[in-house]
Amino acid sequence: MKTTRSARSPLTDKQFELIAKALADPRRMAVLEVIAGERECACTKLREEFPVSKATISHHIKELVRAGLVEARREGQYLSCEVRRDVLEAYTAELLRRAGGRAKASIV
Amino acid sequence: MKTTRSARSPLTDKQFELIAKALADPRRMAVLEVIAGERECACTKLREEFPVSKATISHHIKELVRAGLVEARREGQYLSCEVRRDVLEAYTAELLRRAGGRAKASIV
DNA sequence: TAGACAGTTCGATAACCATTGAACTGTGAA
DNA sequence: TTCACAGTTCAATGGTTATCGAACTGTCTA
Repeated sequence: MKTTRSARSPLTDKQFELIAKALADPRRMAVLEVIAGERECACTKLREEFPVSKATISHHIKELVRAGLVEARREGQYLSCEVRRDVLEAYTAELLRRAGGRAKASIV
Repeated sequence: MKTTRSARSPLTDKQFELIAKALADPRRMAVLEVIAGERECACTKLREEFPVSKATISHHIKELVRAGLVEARREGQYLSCEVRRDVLEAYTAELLRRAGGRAKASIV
């Protein structure tokens, strides 16, 4: 019997690692939370929320995008950010699969 | 109406942060995976799996315990480690709650 | 006792990374 | 054009942390 293959866990090892690292910084996590709470998110909006330079905000967004957690597209002179909920869910699923406990792949 | 309060998300902000950081290091994540896969886990066993010193293994386990992800107890001269599945699940639940998307606390 | 072994603690080192100001690119309005 | 503004890139800095060897503690056996 072939493994059921979670089916919605298309995360490479590299992406899994990038996501974990992206989530590890408290400020970046906070940025992610703001993005998740807003429909459209501009860097300027984020700068109002946090006492950091725009260079830092830009850096954090870049990392979130690199990890695949956030999708960003230019909207005129603004940047519109959105959380990739599917990726976030794939990460939690993979995390539980890897460290969740006894069940091994062979059991599936 | 009072918030439903997830009920199984007893994670403090500090613990949430500690867990995220604990999961961010690839080696430590790998250690966690081995612990999750074994019934009893000794440091010596872990040293066979990874090309690192015992000091490093000890350090990683300490961080995992500090984050609450692993419970360790001495068993004679050995250390027995076990994954706290409930904590891991609380973390993923909290992560999805914080960054999962549109739903805000007021909706609960 | 003493010796072997499991794990911890410590100090040092090196790598990583969050943060910044300054310079830059790109967009929209006058 | 020119200006203002949104965001990016860059090089430098400082703080955090993974890693190690060595010395230590604790446990079991002889």
